[in-house]
Amino acid sequence: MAYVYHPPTLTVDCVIFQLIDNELNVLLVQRTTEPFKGQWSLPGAYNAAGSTTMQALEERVLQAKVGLHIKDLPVIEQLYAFDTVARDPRGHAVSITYIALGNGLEPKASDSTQNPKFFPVKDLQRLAFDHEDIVAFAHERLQSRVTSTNAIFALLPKRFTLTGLQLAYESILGHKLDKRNFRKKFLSFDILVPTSKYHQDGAHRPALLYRFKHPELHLLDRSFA
Amino acid sequence: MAYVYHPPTLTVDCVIFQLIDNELNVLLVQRTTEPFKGQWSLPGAYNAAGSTTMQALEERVLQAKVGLHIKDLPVIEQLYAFDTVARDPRGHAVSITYIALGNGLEPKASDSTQNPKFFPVKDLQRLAFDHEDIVAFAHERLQSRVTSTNAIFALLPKRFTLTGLQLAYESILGHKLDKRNFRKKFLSFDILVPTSKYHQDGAHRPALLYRFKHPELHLLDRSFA
DNA sequence: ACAAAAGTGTTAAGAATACACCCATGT
DNA sequence: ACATGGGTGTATTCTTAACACTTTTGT
Repeated sequence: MAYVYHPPTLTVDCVIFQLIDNELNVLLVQRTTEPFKGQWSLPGAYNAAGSTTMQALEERVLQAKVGLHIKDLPVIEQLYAFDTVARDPRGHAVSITYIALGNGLEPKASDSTQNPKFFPVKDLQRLAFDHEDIVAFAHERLQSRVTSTNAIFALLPKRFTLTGLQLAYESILGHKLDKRNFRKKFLSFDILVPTSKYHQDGAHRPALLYRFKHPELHLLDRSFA
Repeated sequence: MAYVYHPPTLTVDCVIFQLIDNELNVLLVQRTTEPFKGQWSLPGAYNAAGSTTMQALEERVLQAKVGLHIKDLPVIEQLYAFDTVARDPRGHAVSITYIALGNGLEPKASDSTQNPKFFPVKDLQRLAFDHEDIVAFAHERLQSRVTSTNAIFALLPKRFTLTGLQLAYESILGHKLDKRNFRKKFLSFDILVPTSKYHQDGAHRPALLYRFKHPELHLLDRSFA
């Protein structure tokens, strides 16, 4: 008996988070073909032999599907391999998923013109395939990352207020934080520097803008929130 | 131009940890075929379309390669997808890796008779493929798991001494811990119960044996060590 | 003057760290 | 009696948590 090895299909899907009005959003695209035609899904693509998942992510997902460049996403990391046999009705497809963080992203519909849009993570609609599970998994990973690392920098503009920072945390973690304790603790990490600029926004005292000393991913001294 | 999609090969490899004489060991098998014939590697197998990585792990890796059953491994979790194009000289192969914890395991050489043996993780020899990287990655994950969860239970026998528990942590974390602080803190989690038995081992006071209240994986109240 | 968000400090409880001696056993 | 590892407590420092008023601005 000749046994011929057939691997499953390999795909890459990406959960791209961004804050919009201090609320955590995720980038979705609308499917133009069956299955799940018309429904929203994570941007993704096939991964053919010869390219790494990271290459496929960069070229076939980010550039081709949503018109983004990898350098606009200061944090990208592999999330998990989803491999349930029935997750794609066309046949067994294993998806290697990534989580990416950015801010001020402007996704563009492109060749496969799929209408990319950000949607609030809270009260997310039903998604194609098992993509709701993937977003939920990514959200948990994000919560873990922003409490053990400075990953939040990737979701904020270069300069931001402490209140903006706190709102980012609150939106990701899903609960309120105490203003005085939050500021004291975050400043104690000594990873922010005050700029000399202020953010003025309405009939109240302007807020001092801060920036990250080292806007690259690293662990925090101790875990946060 | 007709584009035909060819996925890379998909494999599953497993990092199985066990303590031997209170030292962290990893299970390796000796390769019987090229490439890397004769060298040691992680137990692994191909994953064909139609089976999940977990099924492939259970049937084609654990049972077929090292004669273990999944129920002997109280903790198993997916680790990472290693996907460098050149990691397998035969061609692009993506490996979805798992980490598993057990104790008192007795791996058996089987059909592919590959001489499975445990080796200390410290000063590990060169391994086939990128398996050294995989073991290093798994070791880090293990360190993170034993500090944030009760996963250490899976590496210990049902009853164990507090010193044994401490030595397990020390071997995994790679540094010494203070005896009094260790005991105070670990007992404060309230996840151990003292048994009425003692472990006698040489010319000194016998040690009280403990067991875990709930030998299933869960988070600790706060992070450890 | 009022409304709105920015900014600020103290106290109390809990957790982490550092550290040294007595206990039970076998030989 | 001695050697060996088991077992225990306290004092100090650091971290966390709870909590309310003053400041600056625009209208």
